[in-house]
Amino acid sequence: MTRTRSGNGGYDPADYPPFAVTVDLLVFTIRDGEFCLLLVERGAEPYAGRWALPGGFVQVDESPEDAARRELAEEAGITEVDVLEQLATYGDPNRDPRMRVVSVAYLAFVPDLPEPSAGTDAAGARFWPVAGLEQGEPALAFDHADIVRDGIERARAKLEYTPLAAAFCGDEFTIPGLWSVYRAVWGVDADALDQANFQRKVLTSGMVVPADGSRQGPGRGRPARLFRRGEIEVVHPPIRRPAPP
Amino acid sequence: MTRTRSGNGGYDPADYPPFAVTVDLLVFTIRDGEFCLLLVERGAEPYAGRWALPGGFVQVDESPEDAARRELAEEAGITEVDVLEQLATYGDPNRDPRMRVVSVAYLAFVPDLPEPSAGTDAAGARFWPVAGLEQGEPALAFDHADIVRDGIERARAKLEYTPLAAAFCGDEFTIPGLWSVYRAVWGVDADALDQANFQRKVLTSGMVVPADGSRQGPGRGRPARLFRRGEIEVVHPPIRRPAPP
DNA sequence: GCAATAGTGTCTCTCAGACATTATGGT
DNA sequence: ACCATAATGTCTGAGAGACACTATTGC
Repeated sequence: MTRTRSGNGGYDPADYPPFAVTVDLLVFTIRDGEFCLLLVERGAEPYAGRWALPGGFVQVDESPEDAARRELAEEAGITEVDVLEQLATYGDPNRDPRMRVVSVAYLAFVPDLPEPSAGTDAAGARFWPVAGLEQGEPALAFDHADIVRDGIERARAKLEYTPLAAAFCGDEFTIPGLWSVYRAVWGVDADALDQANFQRKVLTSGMVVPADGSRQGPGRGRPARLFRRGEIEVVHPPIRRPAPP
Repeated sequence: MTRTRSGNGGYDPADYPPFAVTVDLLVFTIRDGEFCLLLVERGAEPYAGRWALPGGFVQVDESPEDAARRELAEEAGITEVDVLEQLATYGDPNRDPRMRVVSVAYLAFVPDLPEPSAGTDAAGARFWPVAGLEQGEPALAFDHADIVRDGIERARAKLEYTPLAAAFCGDEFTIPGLWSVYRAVWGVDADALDQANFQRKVLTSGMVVPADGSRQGPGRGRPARLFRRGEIEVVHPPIRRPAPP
């Protein structure tokens, strides 16, 4: 029988084979009304030329979450992030052909950025539409397609019962703007998510608070009022997600 | 700037400091109407004599989930488990005073067992009521109190929108039995969770299907009908959890 | 019969969904 | 004026919560 930590308290070197521990980042944003994910192009084997999640090794003196924040800054130039949440850990023995790697995946949600990855050390970095990723475009390295699938589902689910959508907007935003975030993330059109009911739901849930009477600059129709994030952490009852057609 | 995997594809040894990777198990059950968690007593330093989550090292040739199943068998004698779900990963640099350990926590839900840990190699293993653990009784080793807190909340939340409760019952069960599971996990009394409404909700949700007309053996009152788990994976709309008083 | 537990009926209130209507800007 | 978009109002049906009631067992 294998010796275990709890069983004998011993630390036989054979018991703790060394692993590399990495973090993988799922940086989501909304660009031009599309739900997008940041990917980097791999330069070296294996999977050279394939797209992959940004990420890197956890250092000895930092927690996985600290490593995620560091990589977010290094690889995407993102130093401020509202939401950074652990997704799950992926540790299949063969997920990296070279060595034994266990990777902790994190979700980050950022507003639309002017430059996709200004000041990063990952030259070939860009946002890809989630709709395409769900169709396998582009193909991803390692087991990143699995991680991405899980991350997309988590993001969609959290939109139902948390004020997460506001993280995709700036500091101030309109309710129609928030509405378009929901439609983009869930991949539904305006018919499936009624604008009037959405407005009422958002206003009564405490998810938003008015931002000092101001309104959004000129568009083609009536200017929308501006709001900020409310204090609530859960939306209760949740905003129901329409079934995808 | 730190070299990263994605940035250059290089594998400088300085980039991947070796970590030990372990799994921690949160094995929940219902005993005598109480929501309980399996703990083992530590025999060695650090934290000798303290109670801790069962767990152990991930071996080179197995995934963390495989390791969780193996430890479940070795430390608790549990070879069949309906639900084994990853909770989260804990990797603070100082969570273990001896070495750098990253631990993946798993949740398991088992029916009440005749022997708490028959045929295990962890002699001092027993189930502890969750109600006490929430009051800090007993004190736990490492950061296990944090892990336990997260696990309890996850279990309570999953009861709302999944058929998880059935995993605490045997193959066949009664609706009043399921009702008592909900009350035990949520820590609410019969007043807070109406039995009549619960019955209706469970029957109409598809969570259970009748088990061939049979009824439970003689109790003090009217015998209850027996049911099995339904096919559904999500309960929709969810069973609402009463606010704890 | 009575106690105890299982199960049904019914009412009300909240809320999501559908959709009509009004408000306010640009051109 | 007209169009486009924002916001409100109104009706309806599903369903949760409260609670009265009936059913089936053991004693």
